[in-house]
Parts: sequence; C-alpha cells; structure tokens
Amino acid sequence: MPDTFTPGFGNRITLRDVALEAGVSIKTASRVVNGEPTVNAAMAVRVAEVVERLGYRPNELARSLKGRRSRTIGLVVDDVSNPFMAVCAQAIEGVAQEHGHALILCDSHADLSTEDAYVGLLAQRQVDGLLLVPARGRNGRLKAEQRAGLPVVAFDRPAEGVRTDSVLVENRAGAREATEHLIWHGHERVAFVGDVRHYYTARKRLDGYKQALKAADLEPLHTLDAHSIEQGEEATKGLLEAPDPPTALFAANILTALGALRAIEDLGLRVPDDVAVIGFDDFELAHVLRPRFTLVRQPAAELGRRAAETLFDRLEGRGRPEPQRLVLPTELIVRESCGCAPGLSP
Amino acid sequence: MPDTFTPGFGNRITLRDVALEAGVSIKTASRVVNGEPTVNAAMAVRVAEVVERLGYRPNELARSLKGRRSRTIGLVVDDVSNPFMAVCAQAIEGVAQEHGHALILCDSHADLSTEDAYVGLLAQRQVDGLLLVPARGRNGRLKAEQRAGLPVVAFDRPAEGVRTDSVLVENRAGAREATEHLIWHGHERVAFVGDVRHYYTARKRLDGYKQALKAADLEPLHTLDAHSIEQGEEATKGLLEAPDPPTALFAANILTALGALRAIEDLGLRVPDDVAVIGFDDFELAHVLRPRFTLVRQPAAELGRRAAETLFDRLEGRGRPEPQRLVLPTELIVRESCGCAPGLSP
DNA sequence: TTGTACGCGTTATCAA
DNA sequence: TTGATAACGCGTACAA
Repeated sequence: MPDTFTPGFGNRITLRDVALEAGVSIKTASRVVNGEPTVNAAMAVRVAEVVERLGYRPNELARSLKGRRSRTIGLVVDDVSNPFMAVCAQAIEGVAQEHGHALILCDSHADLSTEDAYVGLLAQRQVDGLLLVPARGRNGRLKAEQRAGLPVVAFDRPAEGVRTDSVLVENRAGAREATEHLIWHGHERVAFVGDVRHYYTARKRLDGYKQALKAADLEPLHTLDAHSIEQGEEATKGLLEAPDPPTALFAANILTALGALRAIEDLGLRVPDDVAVIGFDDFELAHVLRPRFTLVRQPAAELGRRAAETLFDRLEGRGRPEPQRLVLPTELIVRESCGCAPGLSP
Repeated sequence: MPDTFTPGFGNRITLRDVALEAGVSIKTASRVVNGEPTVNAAMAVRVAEVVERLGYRPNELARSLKGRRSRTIGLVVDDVSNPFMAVCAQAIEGVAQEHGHALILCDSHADLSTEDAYVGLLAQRQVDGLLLVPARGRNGRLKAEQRAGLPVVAFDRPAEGVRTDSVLVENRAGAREATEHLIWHGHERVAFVGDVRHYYTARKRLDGYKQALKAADLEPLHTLDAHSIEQGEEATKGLLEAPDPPTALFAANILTALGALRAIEDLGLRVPDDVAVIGFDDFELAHVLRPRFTLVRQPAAELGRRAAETLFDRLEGRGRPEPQRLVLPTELIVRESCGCAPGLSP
C-alpha cells in the first residue's frame, strides 16, 4: 500500500501495540501506564521500556469515554480581544492547567444565540464544567444543561434566568468611590459618561455614581449608551457644550474614557483644571498619558482565577450545594487626571 | 438508590435511550440523528420527536473515537494577555468555529518546556491540528508529533528546528519603512530601541532598521534587550543623555515605545520637535495620545485568520505538500509623532 | 428500509 | 499478580 496522506490521527500507537510488543495483556500494559501498584516489577520495567521505545501516549478521548469525565472545561467569553477578558482567559487557562484540564475557548461576540449554540456544542463535547461571561438575555440551553447537571460559573456578570455560581466585581462601590473622589475635590457638577444602559456592569456603575451624588445632595447628570470611543467623544461634547457644563466626568468604561479625553482636547479644555476625569477599567497607557490618568482598576486576573477555582471546587465536590456569589473589590488608582498632585502615584 | 450528586457527565441521554423509547434499533436512531436519507419518513418523524422530547445530543467524544478525527484543534500562544495575541486568538476561534472545530487554548508563557508539555497533551487529546506561536528553542516533542502526522502551523514566528507551515508578518520591511520615514523627515541620527535581541521579531526589525540606515549612509545607533516599559524608558534616557543624542527614535515594540515616550517627557523634551518617534505594534490609545502616535500596524486579526485557514487547508487536503510560508504586510500609520502635520490621519 | 454485529482505545470486573 | 471479557456511545459493514 502506498504511503498516502491519511487525515485524522495517523497510525497512532495504541495500548494493544504496546501489549503485543511487550508480550503481555492489554490490561497489564494499562496498569503500567497508569502506575497501578499491583504489577510485577520486572514486567513493569519491560512494559515501560516498550512504552518509551514506541512513544506510546494514551488516547485521552478513549479515556474520557470510559471514565465519564473529559477533563475539559469550556469557556465562553463575550469578546477575547478585549484586554480585560484576555487577562481573565489567561488566568483561567492557568488554573485549568493546574487541575489537569484542557480549556475550550469560545467567543460569543456578546450574542445570545451564538452563546446558546456554544453551550450546546460544549455540552456535546462532554465538558466537565462551564465558565461564561453571559450575554444579555435568557439562555434556554444554558438553563437546560445546568439542570441536567452541568456545573456552570458565570463571571463578570451574572447569568439571567439561571441560578449559577457567579464571580463579580464591585462595580457599584467602585463607581461610588470614584465619584466621591471627584466630589471631594470640590466638584459640584459631576457627569457620568456611560455604556449601553442595559449592560449589567453599566447599570451597576451608574447606580454607584447616583449613590455618591445623592449622598452629597448633588444633581446627577448622565449620558448613556456610548459604546465606542467616537460615541463617548460625542456624548462628552454634548455635555461640555451645554449651558452650565460639568466640571468633572466619571467615564464608566475604557471607551468612554478615551472618547471623553478626545472631546476635552478637541474643545481646547485642559485636564484636570477645566475638567477633571476618572475612568473605570485599567489600560496599559494610563500612566503614560499626560496628565496621568486616574481610574478604578478591576482585578482581571483574580476574577478569572477565582471563577475557575469556583468551578473546580464544584467539580471536586467542595463547597455548599447552593449557588455562591463572590464579589471582588476594585481599587481606585489615584493619579493626576482627577486633580490630585503629580508624583503621588506611578 | 438515592439521588446523590454524581460528578461527571450526569446521566446523559444516549442513542440507546432514544432507540428504546422510539421502539427502533440504535442504528435507525443514529440514521435519523445524522440526517441520513435512507429512512422511512414516518419513523424519522417519530424518532425526531423522541430526540426532541428527551433532549438527546450525540456524544462528540464517542463520535471522535469512532471517526478518528476529534474536530478539535489546539492553539498554543506565548501570552494571551498580550492584546495582539488576543486579537489573533479571536480570529482563530472564529475560523475554527466556521469549520465546526473546537479550539483548545494553551498559554506557554513563552517557556519552551511548557510548550513542549502542551504539545504532548494536545496530541494525547487527538487534536486534528496545531497552531502555535513558538517559544524560542527547539521543541523535540513538536518535531516528533509533526513527524507522526500532526499538521502544525506556526504563526508570528517560525518554529526552530522543524519545518512547518508558517504565517508571519513583514517585520523587516515594516521596520525599514518606518526608519525611512524618519530619515525622509531629515533626521540623520535615528536610534533603535529594541526588545530582547534573540527574539525573532526583534531581530527582523533591527535588520530593517539597519537596512534603511545603510541605504541612507547613516550610522546605526541602537539599544536592545528592553522588555518592559521601564527598561525602554531607561534605554531611551541613556540614548538621549549621551553626547550627540539622536533626533529620532524607532521603538521596535509597544513597550519600548511607551518607555521612550515617558523618557522623553521626563527629560522635558517634546515630540516631535525635539525627538521624533515611530513605534511598532498597534494599541488602542495611539490616536488618543498627544501628539497622535505614528506606528507600524501589524495585521493581527488577519494573521490569526490566515494561520487558521492554512491549517484547515491542510486538514481538508488542499494545497501543496511542502511547508508553506506566508508573510503579511504591515502598514505605516502616519500620525504626528513622526513630525508629520496634524490632521492628516485619524 | 431496517437491524445485527463489530470496532474505535481505554478502563473495570472478575475469575484464574 | 495477571488476563479474558465486557462495557463506554457511536458509526460502519453487511445482511435481512
């Protein structure tokens, strides 16, 4: 037979090949491979030698089929290209690796039906558990699979219509702290430049902003639904060009923060003298910008890590049966754009 | 028996359950599920109804075991938290999804032995193919698995010691173009601030820089091995504080670019009047910085997409047998930090 | 058109 | 201690 190209696994060495070569039964070879103690030392050495020589590696698929666990988990994110998510994904991958699990990555692009399909595919692939950043809306398949016994951990946002473990960030408190800081600087007209209003994180941050204003007995002044740098820029211009404009801005995500900075620049205003600014969500360049940018930092790596650990707690039977909710604190990184003096913070 | 918690797949519905419930043979149920035409219409309807009611979904693991292809590919990157890689990963995931394949994500942290281990694990999981951003050094396992028939595509950098398909970026030409642009602006002392010198991409970019200087009959002036913003800052300070300092900088990656900007700022110099700067590698804020930052953009999404498509070409038996090399062009995004007038480019 | 028997590569059961 | 045999869930070959 000619040496044709055969797609697929190639002619991999199987346990049978090892057994044949070593002159033992398949089961004995299996025992050696799995390091079971009940095997004659000399024979173990002989089999091990054959394993080495033939380059045998167990077929994980067959193992999973038999063993009823795939040692694989699924991750469905809304957008891996978002640096925040990428950091989460990296942390999750690390935890999965520590636990001997592979990680299947899926990107729903924040689309519910795509997410739905992915959940189905992952279930078909027999993943042992699922980590996801839920898209907005109720995911029927997710609910069904969870009910059927699939462990699910939602992170960054809770899943709608399904009670799952969740690991979140203190969006409200972080936003409140940032707003309070601006108020502490003496600002009385503090505006909120926010993302799409039905996003979970956007809502929470708006709540925090409102809480701070209310506590200080000030009037809220917000604009919402800016979901790009351009829209953030437009929204900010609208605020600043209105009569009696704000003297401080809280930009509720990275896009609106950048848009706000551009708008301020375009209008010939200066940060922080004319308009003070605080953002939400970290970015590499925050301390390279001038003035250095003050923001609320989210613990991205820890978010991913804790989410993954929560899932493995479930898989390994630890913890209470009812769904857990973990909320991680944010950190206000005070630099200069809020009006604080230079040199206090990197 | 009590309804205890059983980790694992739960009691999933199998084809047998469907067959039993519908009163047909397993094979008939299988036919209906796979949409084979040779089946009685009425019976097909009955089986489909049972499938629906029981919520049956085929076990992809068993399918793979039988079919000798897992419909899974592996991706090993050196650092997913790098925004550039995250964009690549997103593109790859999209292509995998289009081809009905799942994507297992591994992060080698640029460590050769970690990469080696991952390649082994992926092979054990019977991935149909492998995409990787090779760490520096020769990976024995990679070579072995490729020889055993595993299709491999390296991207962003070629793999050392193994002949594989590769999809790369025009590092040298991009760097040359950027340097030429600075020379065109009239600079005669153009310095190179570079990454770790044995990195493939760093070497290529240095080559391009040198080519441009040589063509203009100028003296090269480079500093290397800066692998963080801080080191880039230090290196740049060293260059600018020396006698007869450069009037232009080519920063060969994003970290050295940011470091250079900080150094310039700290020394009280202005961009581009005192020092012109061009960077390599795109970042979100490049057009938010003032002056707007000129850089060489790498086609991250296309890099990932083409790499994945190259792999599927192999899997689907298209293309020539010998290893292919594809090199994608970069794009010089001219803004202001190079000395060009404002308003020419976004 | 439908069903039976077998195999994919592994682990589990039980007897030798 | 070792090995024959039966699963795991599905698809293929062949027969009915």
